[in-house]
Parts: sequence; structure tokens; C-alpha cells
Amino acid sequence: MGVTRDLRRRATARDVAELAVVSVATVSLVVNGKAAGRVTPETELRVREAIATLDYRVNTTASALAQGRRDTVAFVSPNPTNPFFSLVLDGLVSVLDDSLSLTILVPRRGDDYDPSTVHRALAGDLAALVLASPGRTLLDSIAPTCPTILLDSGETRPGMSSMDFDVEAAGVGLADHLIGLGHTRVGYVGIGRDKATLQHRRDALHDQLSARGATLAVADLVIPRMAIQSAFDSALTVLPAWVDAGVTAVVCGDDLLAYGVLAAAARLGIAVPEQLSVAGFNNLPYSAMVTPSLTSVDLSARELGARAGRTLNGILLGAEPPVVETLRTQIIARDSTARARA
Amino acid sequence: MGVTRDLRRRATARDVAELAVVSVATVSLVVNGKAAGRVTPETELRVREAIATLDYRVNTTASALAQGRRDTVAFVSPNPTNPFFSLVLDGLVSVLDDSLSLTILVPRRGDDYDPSTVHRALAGDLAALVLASPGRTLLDSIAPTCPTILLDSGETRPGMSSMDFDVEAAGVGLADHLIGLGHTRVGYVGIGRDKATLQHRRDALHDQLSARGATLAVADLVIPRMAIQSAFDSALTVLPAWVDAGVTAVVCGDDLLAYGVLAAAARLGIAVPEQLSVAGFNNLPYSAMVTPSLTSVDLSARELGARAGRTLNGILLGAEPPVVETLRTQIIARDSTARARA
DNA sequence: ATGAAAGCGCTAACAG
DNA sequence: CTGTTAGCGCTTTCAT
Repeated sequence: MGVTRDLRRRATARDVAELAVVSVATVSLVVNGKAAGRVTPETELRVREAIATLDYRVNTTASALAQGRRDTVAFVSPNPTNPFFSLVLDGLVSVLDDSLSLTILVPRRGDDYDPSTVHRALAGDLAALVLASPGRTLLDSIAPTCPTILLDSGETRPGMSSMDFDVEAAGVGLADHLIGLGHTRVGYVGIGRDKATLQHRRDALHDQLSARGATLAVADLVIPRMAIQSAFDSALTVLPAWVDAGVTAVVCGDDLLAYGVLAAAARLGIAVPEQLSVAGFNNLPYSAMVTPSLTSVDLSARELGARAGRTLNGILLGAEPPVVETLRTQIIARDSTARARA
Repeated sequence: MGVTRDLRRRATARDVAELAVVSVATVSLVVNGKAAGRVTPETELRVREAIATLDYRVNTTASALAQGRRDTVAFVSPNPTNPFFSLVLDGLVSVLDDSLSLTILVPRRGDDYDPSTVHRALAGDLAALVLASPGRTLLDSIAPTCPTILLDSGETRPGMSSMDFDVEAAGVGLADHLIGLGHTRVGYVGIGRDKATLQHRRDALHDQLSARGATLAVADLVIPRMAIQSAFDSALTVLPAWVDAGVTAVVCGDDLLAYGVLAAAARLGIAVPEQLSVAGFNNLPYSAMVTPSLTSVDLSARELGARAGRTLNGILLGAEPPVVETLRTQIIARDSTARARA
């Protein structure tokens, strides 16, 4: 448990006080901008000079302790490598108040939540906790000890805030798009059932397709890990059968999966989108540009992060109550190959 | 500066001590696992029960203050949206000791370092500081106040550790690859000169091409921002001229730029790789899979992050001296279209 | 206007 | 074995 001690001892308020010939209390007032009307300009100047020459900076640990305040927000995510994580993070930090600092917690190994990761977070004393895409089992195992925000969980929990995408609307848009192109037999690629949001995406699509006379014509392909490689491997084995079964479009619950499917199609010599259209619920803004054949439902992870940040500012700085928000989604259509089928 | 105070007061060691009828010192010993041989099993049990019923967890702030220890490592990066960042982060957290916590600092706006971001970091009291791809001007403006690691800066600074990719080797590999395919007229896409590492990449490629009778045949395309969109926009305007000038291969200093160039080529109807090969110094492991026509020099950002993490463990936990390391790079060739030219 | 003093919650000697 | 005693560096009444 050894950690850094005493690396070139930093100047303390006492050092400054001695040099400026004042008390530490005065130093405190000055560094905290509370000197106005309580400290003479002359003494304040002396203090500031001492601070400069000693390169003094307040010890945030001591300061936090003395004030009984917590200023660390923990962001827990299954996998920092997933674009969803980066985008949420980007949105989050871009709006988070300066007085708050953000610490990252991700599982040591594996690509999904490890309960111990979250408990590691809960062990510290946090101002707030943000959980990216937590699964059901995880949510059931934790009791919040500070304001907690659930991102893209597809669930709500008493006492926690939730922010989710409007997957209903996404299902409508995606179904309209596919039907408009003449697709009636669609395949779905998802991952395990633990995450309600992914289940919701699948359900929304299924309902809307059915309402329009189309169908999820084959059994879902369930990918073991949320990773391109994993989707690639699985798709390689089922895509030929799907095409044989008359499937002309594949929808993926996440863009990472869509990439894997695209790569598998390329490897198998299945032409996209002429022979097979690929669509994905999407978090990666450039995917449509990088792979023009991919139809995207933009889940705007960045905006999700920004909302979370603003909500946190409200809760922590302004003591606002928890909220549950739904974010609009957007269809980015790229698949222009219209087709007519019976 | 308001921050959270007093959200459902947490139990303190004193509360536990009172309930277990022991002193706080004993509580401290128990929670820190130092009870062995210093506390009777019976009292330890009493303490543990009290801890459980009160849901007591040590106040890390107070603990850190009492021990005079810093356990926060700050990771500063220009842009969390860049895959390079995610991968380094992933590598970093996967090996970082449990006693250390990681906080993220990124610029509020813009997509490159903002000096104030780093100074924000320096203001806290950190165990260590990790800077991802800092530019020259930034490095010149800071004096380290804690162990500092420079990642992919292409520079060294006294008192700081540096970890860089072996871009020399990458240049050799890339030149060999291109020449082997028959390319003799190459175009280079980079960004501003402030980052030494990007300059080194360009220089390495240039030197190796020259040594083999090939050449960077056109003036470099300098992209304003490190982003796919930015590269796309710029490439759109110069690619036709490059092709006219006999350029058959484009090398990009970063994979994000390569994506933009690929997209621009697609938009312009330039066939890749038949008409134009695109190669990139690469951090995104799946890029070759997603866009099979892209030749990659894998800079293994994840390994870079892991090295940084191990180095930090060494420095912080074992008091090892600063190091300067170079990481091997690897060519991932995908461009199989051999061509023969004069 | 300034300083003395009392903690914040914890850890680390040192006694007993 | 366990409790007492000092702090860690800072903030904040409350006197002066």
C-alpha cells in the first residue's frame, strides 16, 4: 500500500504565513479570495508575494477535509476502448463544473462491469457516481451512497437519476427506413440480456417491423463480448445461413457489432448494401463516414455525457433533485440502394 | 465553489469505536488490516460487526491527509474522443496499482492542449502526472511538481520520464512496404509542427523513402485539427491534384487523418487501393479490419499506456528513477494490390 | 483587520 | 493487546 510521500516537500500555508509575517488564517483568506474587506491590501500583497516565491498551492486534501466536502465524481464504465465511453466522457468533462474533478474507474480485466469495480468506487468518498451502461444484476447489487446517475441503462432505480436514449423513436425510424428500402426479412445482432437498454432496442425494432408487415426472420445472433472482433467471429458463421434464409438487412444493437458484421460480410464476399444492408444503433459519429454502407441510428453519446454533467452540476452545486431524462435519437441513412421485393 | 456537504452523514471511525466499545485507534488497525497480532480476535470481530451495521468506510481524504500521501494520478489528454486516448487509458488503468486512483483532465473546449488544463492539474496535489502527446510549447511552459510521464511526445525533458514509439523502425517498415508495392511518389498528410512525434514520423518516412529512390513527391498536406472531418475536408481539395501529379500512395501521420483521406477518396471516386494506397501511423486496432484497404503502422497505444502504468507503479511504489523508453512498432500490411511502375 | 484555537477524520508513535 | 496523544494542512468561528 505504499504511495508517494514527501516528494520535495511542498510549501504549506504555515510557510507562507511565516514568510509574510501573518497568521495561517490570513493566508487562507487570501488564497480563497475571501480577503476583500477582511485583510488590508498591504498584507494581502505581502501574502501573495510569499505565495509566489514559495510556489505555494493549497493542499486540496487538507482543504477538503477541513471543509467536509467531496469534490470527486467517479465515472465507471465497462470499457474505455468503446467509443461510447469516450464520447460520454467527452461530453461529461466539457460541462462539469471546475470545482469537481473526475476520476475514472474501469474493470481491471474483461470488457464488462466487474461488480468489484463499482464497489471500489463506492469505497472512496465521492461527490457523485456516474455509471455507464450498467446491467441489471449490477444495479441490483448496489445501494447508492451518493448522487448516482445511470447512463444508458434502460432502467430506473429509486433515488438514482437515469438518462436514456429514446429507443422507441429509433425503432420507428429504423423500421421506416428499412421498409422503405423494401426489406421485409431482417436479422438482429445483439448481446446478452443483462442490459435492459439493449433489450429495449431489440424490442422497439421488432415491434415496429411487425407493425409494418416485416419481421425479424431469423433467431437473433447473440455476441458474447461487446467488441468488433467478437461480432466478426460470430457473424462469419451465421451470415451465409441468414442470406440463404432470405435476410436482406441486418440490424445491430451497437455500432461495434455492426463493424464486425460488415467486416464478416466483406470476408464472406457478401456485397453490402447490394446483397445485404447493415444498420446499427450507433454511438460513433464518424462511422457513417468511414463505412458509408452503414445505416446509423445516432445515439449521441456525447450529448448524453453533457446532460449527465449538467445534471451533476445541478445536483451537487444547486441541490437539484434527481432526474430521469430521455434523449432524442437521430437516423443517419446511408443505404441508398432501393430494392423492391414481393 | 459550492460542493457537496453532508449528504446523509457517513459513519466515522469514532462512531464505530463507540459502538464496539474500543478506541478509534483500534478501529483504524482493523480497517487497515493491521490487526494481526495487535488486536484480539474477539475485539476485531466486535469492530467488524460495528463496521457492518454502520456501513462504515474510511474517509479517504482524512486518511490521505494523516498519512501525508498522494494517491491521485492525473492523466491529461488533448481529446478523449481520439482512439489514442482511449487505448492509452485502457492500458494505463489495467496495470495501475489499486492504491492509486486516476483522474482525467481534458481541455474544456478545442481539440488540443490548453495550457490551463495542465495547470489545473498541477494545482491539485498529485502523486504523478501523465501527459498524452504534449506539444513543445506546452512542455516548455511547465515545471514538474511530481513524477511526470510524457507519452508520445517525441521529446525528453530533464526530470521527466518519456515513452515513445519507435518511429524510425516504423519509417523503415512503411517505406519497405510501399516500395515493395511499386510506389515511388508518395504524399504525406500531417498536422502542425508543434508535436515532435508527428514531425519524427514524417522525417523517418521521408528519409527511408529517399534512401530507396522514392520521394515525398508533393508538398505535405497539413491538417488544421486532429480529426477525421478536418482531414476529409482538406483531402477533398488536394487529392485530385496529387493524383494528377502521379502520387500513388498517401501516408498519414495518424489514423484519424487516414480515415478522413479514405472518405475523401471515396467521395472523389478515387479507387483505393487500385488507384491510390492509403497508409497511416495507427493507434486504432480495428481500423485495418473496418477499412481493409488501409495499411497500418500499429503504434500500440494500449501497450504505451500499460508501460506508463508500470513505470508509475515503479516510481510511486518502489521509488524507481525516471525512465525513457521506446516501444516497438509493427506494420500491418493490408494493401495487397502489387503494382509495377517505371 | 488579524490571530489564536478548535476541529475535520484519520494514522502513528508511544505508553500502559 | 489497547488506549492516549499528537499531529497531517487547512478552514472557521471568535476574540482581540
